[in-house]
Amino acid sequence: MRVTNQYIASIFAEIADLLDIAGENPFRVRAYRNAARTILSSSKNMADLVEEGFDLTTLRGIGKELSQKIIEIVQTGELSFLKRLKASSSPELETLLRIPGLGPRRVQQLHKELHINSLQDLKKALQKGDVEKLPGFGPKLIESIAKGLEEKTYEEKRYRLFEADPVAKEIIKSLKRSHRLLSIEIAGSIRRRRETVHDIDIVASCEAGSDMMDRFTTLQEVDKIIMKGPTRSSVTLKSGIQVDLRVVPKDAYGAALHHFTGSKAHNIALRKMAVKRGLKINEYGIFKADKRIAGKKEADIYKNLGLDYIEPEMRENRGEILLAGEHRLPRLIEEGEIRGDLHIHTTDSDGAGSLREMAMAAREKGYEYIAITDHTKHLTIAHGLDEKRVRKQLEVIDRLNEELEGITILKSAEVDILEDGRLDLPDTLLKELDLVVCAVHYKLKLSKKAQTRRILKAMEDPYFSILAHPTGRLIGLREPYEVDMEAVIKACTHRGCILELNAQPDRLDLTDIHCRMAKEAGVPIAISTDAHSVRDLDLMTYGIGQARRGWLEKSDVLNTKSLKELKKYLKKMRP
DNA sequence: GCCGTTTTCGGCCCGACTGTTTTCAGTCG
Repeated sequence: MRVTNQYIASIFAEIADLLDIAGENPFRVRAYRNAARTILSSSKNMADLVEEGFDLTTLRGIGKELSQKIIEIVQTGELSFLKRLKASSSPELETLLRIPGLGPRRVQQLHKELHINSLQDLKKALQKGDVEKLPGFGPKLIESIAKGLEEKTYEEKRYRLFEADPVAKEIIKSLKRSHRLLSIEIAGSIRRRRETVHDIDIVASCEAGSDMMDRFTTLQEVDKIIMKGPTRSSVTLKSGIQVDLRVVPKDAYGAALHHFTGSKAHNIALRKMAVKRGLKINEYGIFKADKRIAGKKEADIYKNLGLDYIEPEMRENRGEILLAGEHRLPRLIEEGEIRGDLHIHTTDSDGAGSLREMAMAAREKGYEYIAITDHTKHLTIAHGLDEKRVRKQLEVIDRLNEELEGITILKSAEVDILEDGRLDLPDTLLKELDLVVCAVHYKLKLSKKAQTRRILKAMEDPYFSILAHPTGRLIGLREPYEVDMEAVIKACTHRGCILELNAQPDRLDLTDIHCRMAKEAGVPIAISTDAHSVRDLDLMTYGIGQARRGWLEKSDVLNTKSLKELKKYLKKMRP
């Protein structure tokens, strides 16, 4: 069993928590957290690197000690250091860290003074009134802890981008009515277009005497105020999501926007870089010996460090800073560069719009082409098409193509990949399609080996063009099915297949890291909405966000090609 | 525990807000 990067990172994160509670050197703790982050955001698999004998100490934040530990985890599946650590402390203490108001110092205090080892212990101690006897635990803090326990805030909730994004936009709309407002923008992970976010960050600048903070904390959707200050406030909404608002003077707006866009790892890396050059960055600007040299515009932060401007989606400290210094940043794809949509359903299977309606809507969006990809017969629940119905649909498409100006309908289907790796339609029919989109829709729980073999087998079909939603996940609802993505990408390069980035915001597979892996391997990506209605065509924006997070450029994406180029490309794929 | 174009030792990003305090530690982002 090969260990994943996530697994290794989770071990290091756990060690960091335990050392933190034990009162260890905070920088040692930080070293484990940094390493966990590095591993999690690496596009390379640690297990592979170990096998290849790669020198892990060349990775940022990983030295001799942690390199050894990674090797041990890869080779044995566990880490003796963590075992020892767990044996000498109480592993459940980590959970206490997630209660608001409790950090390592206070958890340590609870443990030492009251022998509290778990949430249960804490609950009992609270009821008995033991906790309030501890120095530093006043009534407000006790209340916060009790509430945290009751509301289970220790189970961190993340919201999917498409849930948080519209809420954020609504709040901005309300706050724009504030007096003396100069600028306001969404920052944080929404601006970086992360697939899930844990809060909404907003940055604004106002002239003196603005009523914005009061307006913010009294918004109708606000459930409770976590804190309120002149420049910074936090609230939770009735829906449970937390919103932070930061208000700064206009000369600091760019710096504040940058600071609150993050990511934390990106900001830390930049600040370290600044320190080396005798500069200092904070949310008010970039400073040389206490003198502000910039801060009004976000781009000035980068400029003063000798860096090119880095798009928010790239700010994860995954190598973008280095490239910005060498003026080699990719020029990220933009929504306007998309020329068509290659995954669209109609009323013939489980879509809500007719063929004609979908085509007209796509033309309205300025597209040159769409591919109609209704389900095939195995997917009975979606009224999948058998050969006869596919042939009938092809005739309709021919007629529509003759009739409609300004849009071309490509013939396709979302063909089921059967359990044994065969496709759900015969080659004699697939041959007549312009492209063939293939996907796994059942038997999602096969072993990684079997699932990978199934997909690779399907790719051997000479008419296989695009692998749709390559991991089958539904964010927060269904885990991705197990598949060896590296093997799939490798197979794509050999067989000339394309991977789909599914723009449905609850799917968004590929992940950002998968996108980078594909890009590095030279595998083209199709960004497709998998539209089941006319409105779904607008989901493209989420796919673009994910693609940009994966560093994709126009040239990496299949459906930025003109119809002519696309047809030529598809023809070349065929035997 | 990591890291180095001043360094192999001695640093390690930075500031707001809260609560419990008489000047600040802890938490959070």
